[in-house]
This record gives sequence, C-alpha cells and structure tokens, in this order.
Amino acid sequence: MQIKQVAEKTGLSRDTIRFYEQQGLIAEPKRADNGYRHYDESVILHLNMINQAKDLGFTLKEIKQLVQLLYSRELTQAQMQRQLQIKREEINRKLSELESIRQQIDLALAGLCKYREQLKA
Amino acid sequence: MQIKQVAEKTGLSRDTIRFYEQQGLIAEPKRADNGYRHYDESVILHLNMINQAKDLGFTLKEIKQLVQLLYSRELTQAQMQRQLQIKREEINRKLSELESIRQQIDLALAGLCKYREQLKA
DNA sequence: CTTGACCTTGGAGTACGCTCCAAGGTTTAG
DNA sequence: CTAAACCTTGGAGCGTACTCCAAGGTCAAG
Repeated sequence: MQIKQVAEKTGLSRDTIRFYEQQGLIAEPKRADNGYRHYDESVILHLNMINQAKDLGFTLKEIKQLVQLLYSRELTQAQMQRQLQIKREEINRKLSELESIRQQIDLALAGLCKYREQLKA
Repeated sequence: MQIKQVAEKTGLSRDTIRFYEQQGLIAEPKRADNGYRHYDESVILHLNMINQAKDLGFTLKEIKQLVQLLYSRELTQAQMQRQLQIKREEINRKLSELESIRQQIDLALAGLCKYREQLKA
C-alpha cells in the first residue's frame, strides 16, 4: 500500500503520516526500489489508535510512549507493566472528568426541561 | 480575591487567566479603584472546568462554546438544548474511545501476566 | 520614603502539531 | 513522447495556546 491509500483509509494527510514517522510514532515502512514507502495493513490500526489518543488530549510525546508500550518489545516486562498501570490510571481519571462534564450537561438539559414545564403550567 | 490567589487555587498562571479572559472563556471580573481585577469564588469552578475540558482535548474555541451553554443565558432554549445534545454525544464518543484504549492496555497487561505464568511453568 | 510584592497593558517569543511548497524523480495511460 | 498522478526530501510558514518581558502603577510594612 502506498502512502496515498493509507491517507485515505485513516483520514490523515500524507504530510501528517510522514511527520508521525519522523516523530517515531509509527515504524519506518519498507521502501520499494524507487524509494516509495510501502505499508502493510497494520499501520492503519496504529494510526487509528494514534488518532483516537490525539482526540482525547494526549500529546504526540505521550502517544509515542503508549505506542511503544502497546506494540513494542523494547522494555522489560516489569517496566512495561508499571507504565501500563500508570497510563491506565490516567485514562480512568479522564473517564471521570468526562463523566463529570457530561453530568453538568445533563443538569443543564434537565434545567431546560424544567423551565419548559413551568412555561406550560 | 486578586489574580494571584486565583492562580494559586487553580494551578494556572496569571498570564493564562488574563489570556482566558481576553479569549472570552471567563467573564471580565470587577475592577478595584486602582484597576486591579477582583474575582469571586465562582471563577475557580469555571477555571477548573476549563482545565478539565482542556485536558480532554477540547480546544479553547470549543470550551468557550461549552461554557456559554452551561453558564450563560445568551441563547434561546431550543438552540441551547440542541447544542447541549451535540456536546453530550461528543462526550459519549470520547468515553467510548477512552474505553477502547483502556481495553488495549488491559489486553497488554493480561498478555504480560500470561507470559509470566508461562515463565513460572 | 523606600523596599518588596503585588498589579496593569501591550507586544514579542515559544512549543507543538501540523501544512504547504519547491524541486525533482517514477509510473501509467494515450 | 507527454501528461497526469503518484512519489521523494528539506525547509518555511501557520494556528493554537500559552509564556515572558518591559515599563509603569499601587500598596503595606518598617
């Protein structure tokens, strides 16, 4: 798969994909004889996960760490486990924060409904 | 309360607080005769919520909208309800994404445990 | 009446995460 | 052979969200 296909499948621009490679977020792909990058399917999954994490407010630096934890074998088991636990707690904290904001929205919506009831009555 | 206190209570810098005021994320505070900003307690809550939303990957532009929806009476009821529903769905989507990443972490952790079991056996 | 710790504004500078461009090479279709 | 549609690299430029600084004002303590 050439970079154009990857861009289409992930919704990222070609520039962004090359930028992520340069930043170490994805592995360097194989090159054809002409120098063109040649990707296999797994990069789609990696990029989708990077996309999600980015949308959730993780920096590229943090995402790089997470990707290394999830997809590499560069660290010792103990290091990995410790880091994964830390990331897991971070995610749980974000889950709580999201739920707190959703609750505020729900309260606002409930307030609106109540107001409408009063208008009717 | 002067800006220094607010900075200490929220963990934001004074510059950031003035920046948020300039960007319309928080209301302009009263001024003392000498021109100093004078805040009441409610600003702490607003800034904390801004902080959370920022950590969750919302842009300042999006946060401004959300703050207006939650704390102002500038829009019609119908507009507000529609926008709040949209934000609510966005938050539900982020919740799913976070849970998906947590699951990937859990799988990685489970993989590690399994690996350890194999080492023991 | 000076010192230190506050405060003000406006504007410049910075880090991050892209995004675009120039200049050139390759491949496929006609 | 040419045109269109890909690809390469390196570097400049841009929007967001701060962050810092200069130059000056205020105020309470000693």
